[in-house]
This record gives sequence, structure tokens and C-alpha cells, in this order.
Amino acid sequence: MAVIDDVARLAGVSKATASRALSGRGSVADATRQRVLQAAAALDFRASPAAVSLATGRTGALGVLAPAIDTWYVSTLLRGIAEAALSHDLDVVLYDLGRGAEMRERVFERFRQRHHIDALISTTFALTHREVSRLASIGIPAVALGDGAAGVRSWCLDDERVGTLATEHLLSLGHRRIVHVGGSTVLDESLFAAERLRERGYQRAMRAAGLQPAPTLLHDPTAEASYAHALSMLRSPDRPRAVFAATDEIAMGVLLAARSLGLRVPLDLSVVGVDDHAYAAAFDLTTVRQDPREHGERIVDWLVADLAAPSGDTSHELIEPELVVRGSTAPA
Amino acid sequence: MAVIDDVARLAGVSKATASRALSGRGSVADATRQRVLQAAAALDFRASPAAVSLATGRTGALGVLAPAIDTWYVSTLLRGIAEAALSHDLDVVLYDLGRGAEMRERVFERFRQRHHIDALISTTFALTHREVSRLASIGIPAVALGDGAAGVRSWCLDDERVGTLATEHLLSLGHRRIVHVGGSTVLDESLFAAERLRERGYQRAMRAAGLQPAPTLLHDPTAEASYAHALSMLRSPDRPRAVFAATDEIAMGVLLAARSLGLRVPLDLSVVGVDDHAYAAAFDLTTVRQDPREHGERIVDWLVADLAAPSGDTSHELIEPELVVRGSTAPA
DNA sequence: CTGTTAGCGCGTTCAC
DNA sequence: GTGAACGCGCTAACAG
Repeated sequence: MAVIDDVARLAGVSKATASRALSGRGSVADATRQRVLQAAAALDFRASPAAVSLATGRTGALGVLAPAIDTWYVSTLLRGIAEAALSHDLDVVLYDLGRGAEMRERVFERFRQRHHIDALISTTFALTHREVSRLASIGIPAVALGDGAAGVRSWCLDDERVGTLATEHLLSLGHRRIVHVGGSTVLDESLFAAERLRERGYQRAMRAAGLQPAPTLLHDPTAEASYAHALSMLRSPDRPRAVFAATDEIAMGVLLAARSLGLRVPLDLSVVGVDDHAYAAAFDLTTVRQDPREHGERIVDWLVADLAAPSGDTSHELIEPELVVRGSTAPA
Repeated sequence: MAVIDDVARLAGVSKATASRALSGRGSVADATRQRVLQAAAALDFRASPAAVSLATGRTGALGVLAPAIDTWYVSTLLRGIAEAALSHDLDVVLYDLGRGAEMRERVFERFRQRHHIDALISTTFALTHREVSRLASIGIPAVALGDGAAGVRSWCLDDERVGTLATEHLLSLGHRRIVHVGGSTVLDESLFAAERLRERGYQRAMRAAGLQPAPTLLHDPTAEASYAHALSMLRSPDRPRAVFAATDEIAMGVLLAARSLGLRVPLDLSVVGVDDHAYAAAFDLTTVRQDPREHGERIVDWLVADLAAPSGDTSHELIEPELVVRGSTAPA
């Protein structure tokens, strides 16, 4: 494999000039640049990432810190990040926190090593306070998608707005017996934050309509747990006529339960979810959409700009959710 | 941040000795090694990955080449890979091929650069012949999970066995009107290979039972497309009494269609899927399990061993599938 | 605008 | 078993 010295020799210039011509930094005469570029192409020259990294202190890689990536939201987000990173000529290094404490500890220990990555993207609401402060002490810039930490640029879906959007949709259809089914409290406190905000949005919308919010039903945020809980909820004689589920996965569990009980959706029961999960259309589910792929692209673009010219921006930006009406909701 | 010179000085030895003591290569007196280790710990020394990489030619990273990672199989596989890589102190660099041709081209172009990664794991059946040969010319060792390429160590689910397992289960329950619903041919030829094998397994089992296999119904391998197709299939007067779906996602579409037509599962219709998808239990779906997480761990472990001592092994290993019986299948 | 020189932080000969 | 010197491939600082 050709090295930069070969290119310089073939172009009849010094290593330094070749480097300048190749990287675009520093000024080089046009004719000289052309010769260098041609020589590089002829030799199929590729700079050694390790050498560049050692000389510049940059790695050309972005780290992504994610809790269990086998979920719709995180894996879709990752696609957006990977695509955007590639277009900026950056590698994506994946750190999966898993679902247990042991992995998390090992990942954070690994972070203390130097210069594996130029910047870190922490995704979804899974960092503890201790982890946030550990990240801060590493010295590489970090941004967060989700509940923002102090001193870190972050984006977050406006989860309270999610709750009011979904609830107001049901209210506008004339529903009054509306129940909110949420996720569990067993996961991280910071994940719980999103759930609490969605619940609060629901309660606010109910009260604004002069209605008493029903107690939120909590369980594991999976279709399976939701199915089991929804069965008993829907068997009750005073069952709700409308359900606002905190995620599409939960909503799917409710839909499956309703169907197996012979309830017709949306005639006997209206259901709204959150996410616009890949299956939401197949379930004909009305939902509040968020677009993780676009989130990923947005965060990478921002990071690349900030890497080039650090802005010191530590703002926390709310992402506006969008209601998608499908066939799972109908007038009361 | 402390460098190895600081460690050497504190321990009262030379850089060379410090390096030997830290890496474990070369012989160092026990007492000396202890002093170096203590000094390193005291200074919280971490070797610079870039410098190590430049000196040794190793990057300490594994590349993972994946088609669209927002699918259950790939994202779960990625978890297994990430966890295993972490335990071997390796980074995971993600290359998402996406669903279009443009991304693929850019990813493969990127591969031509040197030494981003020590080895490459290509996952699921998505490589074209041209891509396989491009990979081969890169010079970094590659292994494949899926349809094996010549000269590359590979693992693959025994897809024909998948088909016979599922079909024989339905046959053993007394079913005779069994239809196979498969994925589409619009994706890569190599993905199609798995589908064809599952179909062949179905046909073989049917013929072995003295039955005529029905023509396979093909459509996009999503729950949504499956739902639409299943509706018309199940409305037909001579509808099947049992369905073997090529994936759980397809099976879910069939189940949703059956329920919306008022058909009772498994009384009126038995359904078998493939994967043991995260939702399979919620759907109470009988399925042929594969364990992508375990596949990921297995492949990384093999790779690490082969990196340490290249075996030249280019064998192609079949992974045995396992039937999981749940409530979506019952006697005819 | 260009060439020379000096590192970046390690691993690794080769002497001793 | 240990130390001095060199090299990995590139970029940055300084002259010219």
C-alpha cells in the first residue's frame, strides 16, 4: 500500500506539500495540487487512519452509547446516525449498555481510554446521574438524545406534548372514559421521566376538558406484558372506551387483547399509541409519530459542525411530535 | 494524560521495559513488572489506541457490515456481537448498508481505506457476488453469518431444516391443507436463497407425507404486506387450515388478518412462523427459533481466536434450528 | 507557496 | 533481563 512519501515523490513535491494538497488545509498552488491528486489517484493512496489520528489527535469516529439496541426506536435511530456519519466520512463505534449493570460498568470503564472516538452520542433516556458525571470527566464532547444533562447539548421529544396531543385527539372524538396505559418504573429513572411527562400531558388534557384523569396503569413496556394487563382491564364491566398507550408496543398489546376478547376496534374501543413503530401501519394504529432516523441525522450534523467550530452550545431542544390518525380511533 | 514515558520514569525503568511489562510480551523480572504495574495504576495510564495501532498495525476494532439494522434479527445479533466484543476489549464499528444502492457503494468505498478495523463480520444474506470479491481484495479477514462465500468462514441457519421442522409439526397435528407464505424476491438474490431453502424444506416434508405442496405465496417480508395478502387468502372458500410463514413478521400479518376476519386461531387456522421474534410470545405464536444473540457471540469468539492464531479455516457451518410450540397451532 | 525539521506515543529490534 | 535507538505514517511549526 502506497504511503504519502510515494505520492510526494511521484508528484515531485515534499511530503508536507502532498499532505496539504490532500487534506485541503493550508494553501497549495493549483497546479501543484492537481499533480498531487493525480499521483494519489494513480497510486490508490489512502492515508493510514492510525497515523492521521496520532498526528492530529482526531480519530474520525463517533461513539454511540445506547441501551439495548434491539428496540425499534434505538435501531432506527442508529440507522440515521450511521447514514449521516458515513456521509461525513466518520466511523460509528457502538457501545451497547445492555440491560444489566455489569455491561454498563464495563462500557464506562472502556470510555476512560483515550481517543477511541472524537465525540459521543448518548441515546435515549438511560443515563444515571453518576454516568453523566463520568462522561463529563472524559473530556470528549458529548451530546444527548433524550433527557438532557447539565452542560450537554441535547434534544428530546416533547413528551408532555405527546400526552396532550394523543388525549386531545380522543377527547375531540367525544370520548370521556379515557385511560392511560404506561410503561414500568423498573427501568432507569431517566427513562421513567419520559413516561411521567406523557402521563402529565394526559392528565393536563383531561383536566382542561373538565374530566377526572384515571389512574395510570403501569407495567413492563412490552407488547407481551401489555397484552396480559389489557386482558384484565378490558374484561372489567366498566372498561374504558378509549386508551392512550405510552408506546406503540403497549398499544399493540392492547389491540391484541381487545381482539381476542371479541371487542371491535375502533367501534368498541379506540386506541392511540406513540412512536409510529414499523408495525403501526399494519395494526392500523393511530399514533403520535417520532422520527428517530431523522433525529439521528440531525444530531450527527450538529456534532460535525460543532467539532469543526465548537459553539459551547449546551441548549436543550424539544422536538415537536406529530399526530398520525389511522383506523384505531373513531368517534365515541 | 500520562504517557508510557511517565510510567517508565516513575517505575525507574526504560520505556521499553515498561512496554514489555504492560503488554505481557517479552520477559521482565517479576519485581520490575510489579513496579511498572503499580506506576501505571498510580498514573491511571492508558495506552493511546492510535499509537498502538500505528506501531502494531492492529486497530482493536471489529467491523460489522449489516443491511438495514432496524430489523429484529440484525439488531439482536448486534447486541450479541457488541457484548462479546466488549469482553474481548474490542470496539465495534458499524457499517449499515441501508436499503438502497447508494449507501452500499459508499460503504464499500470506505472499506478500501486501510486499517480501520482488524476484521469484518458480514451479517445476513445481503452481499452480492461483486461485493464478496471486493471484500476479499481488502485483505482484512472476513467471516460471514449467512450464505457463505467461497474462501470465507461462515455460519448459516439450516434453512431447509427450518422448513421441514415447521411443516412436519403441522403434519403431525393432522393438517393436510398447508400453505407456505414466503418473502419477496425483490431483495437480494442471496437473501432469496434462505427463502428458497425454507420453501424447499416445506415441499420436501409435504411430499414425504404423500401430499402435493401448494404454490408458495410471495410478497414483501413485512407484517403489513403479509396482512393484506393474508386477507384475500383467508377469504377464499378453500382457504388453508394451516400456514407456514417464512418469518414471524409474516406470521403476525397472517394472525392479524385471521382475527380481523373472525377466524379463531388455532381452532380455524394453525400458524407457524420462523425466528422467535420478540413479539412471538405475545402473539402466542408457534415458531422455529433462531438465536441471533448467541450467533453474534459465537462469531466474535471465533474471530478473536482466529486473529490470535489464524487457522485458515474456511468451513461453512449449518446452525440447527429449534421448534418452539405455542398456542397458534392445534390438531386439525 | 513550498521544503525542512520535529514530533504524535507507542512497539520493537539489537546490543549489552 | 534491560536500555538506547529507530520506525510506524502523518501533520504542524517554522523558515525561506
